[in-house]
Amino acid sequence: MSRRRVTLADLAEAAGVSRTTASLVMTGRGRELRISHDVEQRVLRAADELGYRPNAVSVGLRTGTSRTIGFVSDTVATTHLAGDMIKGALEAARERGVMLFIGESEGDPELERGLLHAMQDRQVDGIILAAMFTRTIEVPKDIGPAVLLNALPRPASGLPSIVPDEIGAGRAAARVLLDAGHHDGVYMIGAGPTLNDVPPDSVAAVERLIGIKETGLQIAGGRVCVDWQPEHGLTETRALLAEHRPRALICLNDRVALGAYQALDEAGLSVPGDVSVVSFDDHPIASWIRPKLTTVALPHYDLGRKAVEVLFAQMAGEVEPGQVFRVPMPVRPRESVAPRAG
Amino acid sequence: MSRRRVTLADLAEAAGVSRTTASLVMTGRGRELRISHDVEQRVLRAADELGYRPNAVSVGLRTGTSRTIGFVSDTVATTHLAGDMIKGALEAARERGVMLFIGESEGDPELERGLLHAMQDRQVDGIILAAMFTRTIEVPKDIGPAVLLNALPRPASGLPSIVPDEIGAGRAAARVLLDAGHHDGVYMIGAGPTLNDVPPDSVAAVERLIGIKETGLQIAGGRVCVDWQPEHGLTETRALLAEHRPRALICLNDRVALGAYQALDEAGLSVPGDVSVVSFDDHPIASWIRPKLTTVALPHYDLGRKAVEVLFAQMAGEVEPGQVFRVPMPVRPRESVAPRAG
DNA sequence: TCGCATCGCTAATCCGATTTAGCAAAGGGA
DNA sequence: TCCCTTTGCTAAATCGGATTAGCGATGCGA
Repeated sequence: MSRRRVTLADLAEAAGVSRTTASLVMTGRGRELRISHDVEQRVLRAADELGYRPNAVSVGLRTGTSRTIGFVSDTVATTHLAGDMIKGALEAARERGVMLFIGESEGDPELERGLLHAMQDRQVDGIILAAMFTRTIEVPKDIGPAVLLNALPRPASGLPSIVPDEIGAGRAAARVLLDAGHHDGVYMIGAGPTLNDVPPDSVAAVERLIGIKETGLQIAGGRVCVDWQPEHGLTETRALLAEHRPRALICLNDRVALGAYQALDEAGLSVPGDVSVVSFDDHPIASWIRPKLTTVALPHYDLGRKAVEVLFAQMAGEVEPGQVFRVPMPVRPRESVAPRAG
Repeated sequence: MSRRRVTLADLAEAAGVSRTTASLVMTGRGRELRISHDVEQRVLRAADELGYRPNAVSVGLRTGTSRTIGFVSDTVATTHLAGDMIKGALEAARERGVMLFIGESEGDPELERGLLHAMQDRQVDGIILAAMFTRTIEVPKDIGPAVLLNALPRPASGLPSIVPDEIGAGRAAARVLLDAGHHDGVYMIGAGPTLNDVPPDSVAAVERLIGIKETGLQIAGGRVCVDWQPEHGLTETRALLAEHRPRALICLNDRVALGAYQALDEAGLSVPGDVSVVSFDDHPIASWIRPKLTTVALPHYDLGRKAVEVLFAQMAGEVEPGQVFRVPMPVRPRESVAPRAG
């Protein structure tokens, strides 16, 4: 069925030259090493006719490079939140003729070590270490060229990081409300009102809060959720409504916002007529629920793409040790915010 | 910083044996080729001390195998629907000590060819060709060992396929309603009521309909959606409610069901009090919306896992040409179905 | 005509493993 | 004592390219 692959030796024979010459021509070093135009054309034509493609494994063995990078995550690879992250990385990689290995450590250091080894054994040119939600991670020793995606090194490791600009996102969310005239009656669901009221390890919660406070927006109160799931959004919003009558809600993500919608609906409050809602992430449901949710998007695609770009820049020595790249989080204005009445 | 990798030559020298002997011991063929127990232990100990790990690239060149498989999809890799598919494949691969390349063709045959070449150049042991939604695909020539995931070959190519058991799913959905006493007043949203009323190329729609009809459940009517998105579910359900008063709805997927929920809510109808709803996919939103949606799950994780298993079985010659593996779709009973009143 | 530089190409080595063929020493039988 | 096995290990070839060093032929100046 499928014949043996065409090797450099086959090509050389077909073109009537040595393997050296064939290799020189195919790697574009023909000119440099004085191969005549005539011979060069002969080799090129033969390569075309035979459909010659160099064996990447062999090239890898000889050159020590593999045009392959590894994408290792705790569990991001399979989370819908992050499909786009992989897509961004994939496209940036393809533009450079590079393939992507993926692996999931599931937060298990032992598994992570195994994955990194498996990748290093295959001579990957670099590694992207990704986290599902923005947090600090311990960087394994001897990892080689690598970047941290959606994560910061603990302790400082010299590796560059790519993270969403959560502080900017906090500012943007607050401004959406301020611009609509909401200067009071603003409550938070998921974290806040102070910097201490956050789920453990959540960089996003802290930085979003910082950004919000930077605008001077007064937060009337808030409810922490241990986990940012719809059910917690529902119960915490219920609890909030039992005591207060908010005019606007900042939800720490769209799933929490979905729960908040349900609680507001139960209470007979309409969005955005009675209560405006802004959120974070731009999860697909944000545009599925009614009214459509105004939210500050996590730039998954851009994060993935940036990770590959920084990885290559780093290998080219163009990145300062420990440099942190913050990717902007754009507002998606939709239907859940209305001007403050009265 | 990071010292040069330990090679077989280093190991051999440290153990005071030849490279041949070291290799023999490390590949477990020491006994077979009469290496003494004493020498074997010496090599093993040295390997442990030096932290020797064979260079996979070199092994690949010599043996022609790479312990790597490729996962090429049209766009599945980055769709939340399919994160679990990759996860299943990833875990099954890891159990076999195999790494996964991923790539997306975005439905572009040219891109697909490029990806397949890039993978073949890297000597992948096999390839999984995946589709985002179940459909028939044209199989590239000379693809080598491969399986089709969530897709059927067109024309017959001899490659094995792994697909969800959509017919069984249709039966299961219908039985859920029948068991609750719904023998009439059942309408469909997304496709139906006849086998001709389906979105183009949708294998899932046709097979789900077949399964439903097999149970003898009478379908009173249906509305086709060009695309199974919430907005279409909303508008088509609105249109249905303008003319009929359903007692139960079969939605062709959960996103459509979300739209149906919204339309029912608008019309002042409660789920499941007035109208029972069953659906397909078990998208995360199914358990986020209230009442929680009873749905027949797409077994993404199992599909991914099965693909790897079948790929290896095929390479071992244990699969018949063109064999189709149907993965069961389990019902997730939740809160959206109530017994038929009256 | 001789010597040297340039031109155009190739032989040989290397990357790091696996694998085949075979060698030297020890053991056993006649 | 001699020959034949068996034991225990290793030299060398191989995978498919990239790369270094260098060889023969030609051209040029003196």
